Amino acid sequence: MAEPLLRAPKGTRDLLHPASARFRALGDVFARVANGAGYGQVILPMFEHVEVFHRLGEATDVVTKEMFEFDDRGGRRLALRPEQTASAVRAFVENRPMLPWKAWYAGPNFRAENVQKGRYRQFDQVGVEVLGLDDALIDTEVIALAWDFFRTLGLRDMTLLVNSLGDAGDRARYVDALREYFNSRAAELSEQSRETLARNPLRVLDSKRREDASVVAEAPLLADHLSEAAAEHFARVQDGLRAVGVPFTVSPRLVRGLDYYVRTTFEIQSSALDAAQSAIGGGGRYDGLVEQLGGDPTPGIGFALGVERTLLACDAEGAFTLGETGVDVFVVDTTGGLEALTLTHELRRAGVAADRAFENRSMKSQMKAADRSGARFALLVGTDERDAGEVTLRDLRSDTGQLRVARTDVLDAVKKALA
RNA sequence: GUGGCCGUAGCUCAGCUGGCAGAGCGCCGCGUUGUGGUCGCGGAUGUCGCGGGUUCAAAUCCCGUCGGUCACCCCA
Repeated sequence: MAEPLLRAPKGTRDLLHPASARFRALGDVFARVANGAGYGQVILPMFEHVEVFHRLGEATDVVTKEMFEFDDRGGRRLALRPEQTASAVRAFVENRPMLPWKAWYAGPNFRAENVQKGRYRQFDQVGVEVLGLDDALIDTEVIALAWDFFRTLGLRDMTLLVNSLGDAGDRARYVDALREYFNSRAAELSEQSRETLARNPLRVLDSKRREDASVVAEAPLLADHLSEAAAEHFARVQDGLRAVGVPFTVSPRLVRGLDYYVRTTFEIQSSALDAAQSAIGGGGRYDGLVEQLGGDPTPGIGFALGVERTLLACDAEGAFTLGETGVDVFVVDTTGGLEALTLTHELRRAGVAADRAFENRSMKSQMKAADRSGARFALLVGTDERDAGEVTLRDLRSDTGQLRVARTDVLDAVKKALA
């Protein structure tokens, strides 16, 4: 094969039709679900001042090694967004919308990491953010929204994991307890986990390495360090989930990688996915983030769903398949092409999706093109029709045959046939 | 950054104990000098990723390199 001179950069890919249509359709479904729940879209810049993302936590991988950074000509340090929560919060602080602010977003994010199945350097997320509500039942709403969206797509093979990291004080106390525990058994941990321990003891809980399993399994539980208020909040979230019929599993070791999470965290995994990356969505509370970005103390919660992974999960379950996406009418013209030109344009101007063949090919060839186009009807113009001032309307999707109509009645006939 | 596997037609891949570059699908044409979808017949398409080496001879063996993919870490 002649190697292409240029190819899409590592971790990026082209989506051609019909994959692109499916991608867009997923976004449309999400927009409908979110709009229908009272969320309004926020469209955010794809790059920000790096400081915006440093608030995600100086120790997180996303910030320390996965950001695409660059300087603009004015010497400002910028970064392609690795996620959109930080941008959304920045926009909230900057624009001061009315509370509560319920926003949804969709679009690409960028992380400079190595690729594997379900992980790309440019990847799309859809998500929501709610600023200004402390009510545990908004946690439930947000989680249920993600769940119901996946259900709407047709996904069934999913697991919802929920946990509470406690409030900021609980979290700090728990991290101390964890550090002490892991340090006491550091000799049993893998080398990588010992390094992680130095940076962030919480994330040692995430280790999937076999040699860490027993140490992790016996680690102190977050649940034992929750304040009364945090425990009550978490219980109410769970009551809410039961009330709306969203099945869940409490996962005491679900910590997630962004440092800003407090209290409720959750993750939705697809068990249909045969990849290492089975989390198709996740989110949680980030009550301190608005303040860190310069705003008044404001509670916040949200989620982000990975579009590529979701589509992968849909593939695995045979869900969210798209039907025919063809035009309504395909015009076949063996008299030179002028008739096809005028007919397609008349149809298009009347709102009928129409296409045609070029280069004056044989009728057989044009009919094959008509069939491939997915059109319901073919409009044929040969010398007979032209001389008679007529066209032939042929149904391509059933064997009801074809009929001749006067050239001047084409629009009416087509609209009637499509109705 | 590290490791496993893979690079052959537009796509999916066979060929790999060295000996004429193949199949299926797709595409084009014909059967039907005005009719697609089924069927039959015919046809076009290759820097065998790239560079070097071994050999009478390399898609096949060796070295290097680039790319892809999966995995670790972490995340959607």
